[in-house]
Amino acid sequence: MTPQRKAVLKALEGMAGSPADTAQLYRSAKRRLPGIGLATVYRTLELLCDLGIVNRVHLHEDSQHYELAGSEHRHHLVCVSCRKILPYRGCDLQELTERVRDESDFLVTSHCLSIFGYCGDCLASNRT
Amino acid sequence: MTPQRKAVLKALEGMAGSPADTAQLYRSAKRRLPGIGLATVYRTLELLCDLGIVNRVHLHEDSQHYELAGSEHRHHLVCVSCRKILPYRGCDLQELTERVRDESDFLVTSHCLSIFGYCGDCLASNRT
DNA sequence: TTGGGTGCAAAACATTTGCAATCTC
DNA sequence: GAGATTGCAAATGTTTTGCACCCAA
Repeated sequence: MTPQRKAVLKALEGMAGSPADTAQLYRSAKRRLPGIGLATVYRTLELLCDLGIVNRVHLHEDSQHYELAGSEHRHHLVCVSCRKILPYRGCDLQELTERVRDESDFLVTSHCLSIFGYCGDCLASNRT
Repeated sequence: MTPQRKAVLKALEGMAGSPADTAQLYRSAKRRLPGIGLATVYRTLELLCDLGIVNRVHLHEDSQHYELAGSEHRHHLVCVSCRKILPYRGCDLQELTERVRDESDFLVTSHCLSIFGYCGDCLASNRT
């Protein structure tokens, strides 16, 4: 555990549970440790993913997003208007795994669900 | 409708319903129309997506995948061992939209589900 | 001293864009 | 002939890699 890795972890913790991309995490880590290099941030994120401490979140944007791995299985609601990212917990992993096993000859190990649409704020401001 | 666009469409049709990435489609289109440029393939795919003729498929690999838009809403089972891609139809879009609306203040317009695991072939060959 | 970790710069990708030439209607 | 479309090359943006250097055990 080096100062660089601590800085990246702190950066992830500072994201208030929202997934952040590498540019955001690099900026945040640099604030804590000005000398840190971008390559180190990438290397650290990969390491943390391998260790299961961090999850890669696929939001279908140009760059990868990451978040601290919580105990809870969850996905994200992505607002196509303001780009806000909201957590979504209503996904039953067990049910999906069983359904796929029943319908196909396939053993599910993981899955990724991203939901796009309009968040409450954007819907409200659009009405006015 | 130019020869280039026809070549890209033919390439998509030749993929037997499986999503293909831009490199594959470029190679396939080039076989039909050797002079075609990579940029044209990208431009054509974007056009076809806008027209709703083609769907972008997010498989979380390094490059984007595309497939002809069928009438049916579907997702994909991605084998992490042999990279085979199988269609998966057991996703109830309506139910998901309603569930999210009930649980959060969010209007769903689209979503993307990718399921990772081991296909039947790989499971079988692993047993031997 | 030895191996892992780092910063930097360069490389490696996928994708987009500027632009002159070329088709299409 | 006007306007859209193309191929090429260059630019872009993200991520990875090569490598010399540094640090801690």
